[in-house]
Amino acid sequence: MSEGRIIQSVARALNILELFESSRDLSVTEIASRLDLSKSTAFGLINTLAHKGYLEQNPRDSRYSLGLKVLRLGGAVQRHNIIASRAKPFMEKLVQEFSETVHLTVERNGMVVYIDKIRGDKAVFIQSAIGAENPMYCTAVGKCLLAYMPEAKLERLLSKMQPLERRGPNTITDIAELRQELQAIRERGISIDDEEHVPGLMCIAAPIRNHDGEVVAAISISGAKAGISSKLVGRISEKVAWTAQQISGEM
Amino acid sequence: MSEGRIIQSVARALNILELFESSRDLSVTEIASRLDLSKSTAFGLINTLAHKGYLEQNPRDSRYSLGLKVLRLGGAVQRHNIIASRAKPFMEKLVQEFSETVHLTVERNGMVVYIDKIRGDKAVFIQSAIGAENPMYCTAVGKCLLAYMPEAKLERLLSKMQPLERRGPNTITDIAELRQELQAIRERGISIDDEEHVPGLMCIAAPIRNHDGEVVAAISISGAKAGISSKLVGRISEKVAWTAQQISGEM
DNA sequence: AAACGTCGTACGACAATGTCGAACGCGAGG
DNA sequence: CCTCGCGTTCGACATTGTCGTACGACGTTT
Repeated sequence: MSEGRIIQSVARALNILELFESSRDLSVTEIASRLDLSKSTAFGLINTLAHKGYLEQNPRDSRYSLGLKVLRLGGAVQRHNIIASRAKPFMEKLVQEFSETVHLTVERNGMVVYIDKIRGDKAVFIQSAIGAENPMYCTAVGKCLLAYMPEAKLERLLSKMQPLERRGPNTITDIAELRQELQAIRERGISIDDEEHVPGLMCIAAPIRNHDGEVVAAISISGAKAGISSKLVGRISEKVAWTAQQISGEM
Repeated sequence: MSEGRIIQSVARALNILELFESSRDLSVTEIASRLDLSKSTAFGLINTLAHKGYLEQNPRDSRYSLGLKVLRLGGAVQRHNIIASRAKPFMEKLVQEFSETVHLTVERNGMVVYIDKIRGDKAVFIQSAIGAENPMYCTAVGKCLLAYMPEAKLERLLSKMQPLERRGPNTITDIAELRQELQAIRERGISIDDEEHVPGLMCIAAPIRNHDGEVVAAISISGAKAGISSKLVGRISEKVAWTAQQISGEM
C-alpha cells in the first residue's frame, strides 16, 4: 500500500463526492461532520466542486447534490474503454433475446466492478449499479474472472478473501470447493451463480478475452431462478458463451 | 459569476480529470504541460487521483487513464436523479417500438445536457454522449425546453445565445423566427429538429413536467431523416408526447 | 413579534501544506 | 555504452488551505 504524495485537499474533495453515492443531497454542515472537517474547510471544498459543476446547490433549501458534470466523466470512461464500447451492441442483442438483465464486468483489486448494465423487461430488482463492486467468490462473473486468472494472482486474491461469507443458500464457503468450481468453469467455459450471491437470483457468465487470449472481462445474464428452466439454462449458456466469443473477436 | 473560495489544488485536480474527456490516456508530462503545472505538482495531484481510483496507471507504459471509480459517481447521479430513474423504463419501451435512439435531457446554463441515452437498432452514428452538452436553439430537446421556460429566463438565454450559428440546412438563425417556432411548439406540444443541428438527422421531442407542472426535462427520438416517412413522424410524435406525459405523471 | 437555533457564507491569521526546481533511477533507442 | 526522456522523489520556501469566529438570513418556538 505505498502511497506517495497525497494532496490532502484533493483527497478530501473526492471524499465529499463519494458521500453522495449513498445520499442524494447533503448540507454543508452534514458533510463537515461526516468527514470531520471544519465547516469553513468543507465549504471551500464544496464551493470549488460546485463551481466546476461536480456539485449543484438546490436553491430551495441550499443543500448540495451531485452535478451533471460527473456524467461527462462517466461517459468518457465508457467511450474510451475498449471493452465497454465494443461489447455494447452485443449486450443489447442479448437483452432483446432473453429480456433479462445483462452485465459487463472486470476485476479490480479483488472485486468485481460493473462497467455496464442493461436491464431487460423481466427486470428482477437487481441493485447492481454501474461502477458498483461485488465479491468475486459468489458471483458468476467473479468466479469466471477468477477461473481464468494467472495462477499467482489467483492465489494472492484467494488468500485475501477468506473467510467466504455465506450470502445465499448455495454460496461456496470452502476454498477447496471453490477451486474445484473454478476448474469446472474452465472445462465448461461457463460460470453459473445459482443463488450463491442473492437468494432467488441466478446468473450465467462467460469470459471475454483480448487479442492475446487473456481474459479481461466477463459478461453475464441475470434473472429470477424461478423463471429459468433447466432447458433455458442450456440455451442461455450457449448464447452467452457465443456472445463472449464474438466480443473477444473484436478486440 | 461570483466565485467565493476556490481551493486551487482541487480545481487543478478536476482540470486533470477533464483532460481525459478528450484523451484516452495521458502522461504526467503531458498533463503538466497542458495545464501549465510543474511536473512534480502534477504528479502529486495525479497520484492522489490514482490512489483514490479516479485515475489508473497502465503498467505497460506508465501512462494514466480514467479509473473505474468515476463510474460510481455517474451511476449515483442516475440513481438519485428522480427524472432519470423514473424515465428509464419508458425510454426502453420507446427504443423497442421504433428502434431509434432515445435521449433524455435537461437544461443547464443555457445548454442541453444529455442525462441518459439508449441506442436503438437503427443506431445512426449520433455522437452525443451521456453528460455531453449541445446548443438549445437547434436541437429538438433544446427548443422544447426553451418553449416552456419562464419568460424571464428565456429572454436571458436568448440574449446570450446570439448569433445563432448555422449547423444544418434548416437551422433557425433568426431570433424572431425562433420565437415563432417556440410558439408553434407550445401549440403542438411537440418539438421537431429537421436537420437543424446535424445534416441528415431528425429529432422529435416532448416536454416532461414535474408535479407542479413545470417543464424540467425533455425526451426525444432521433434518427436518419431518410428513414422517417412523414406518416411515421405523426406516429412517433404521438408516442413521444404520450410517453412524456406518462413520465410526467410519475413525478 | 421577538427571541432563539441553525443554516450557508465571509473574514482573517496562522502554520500546515501544496508547490517548485533539482535530482534520482530506470528503460528505450541509437 | 552513452544519452535522452520518462515517472518519481526530495527538501525548502511561501503560498494556500485551514480553522475559529462571526455575520446575515431563514424558520421555529415561545
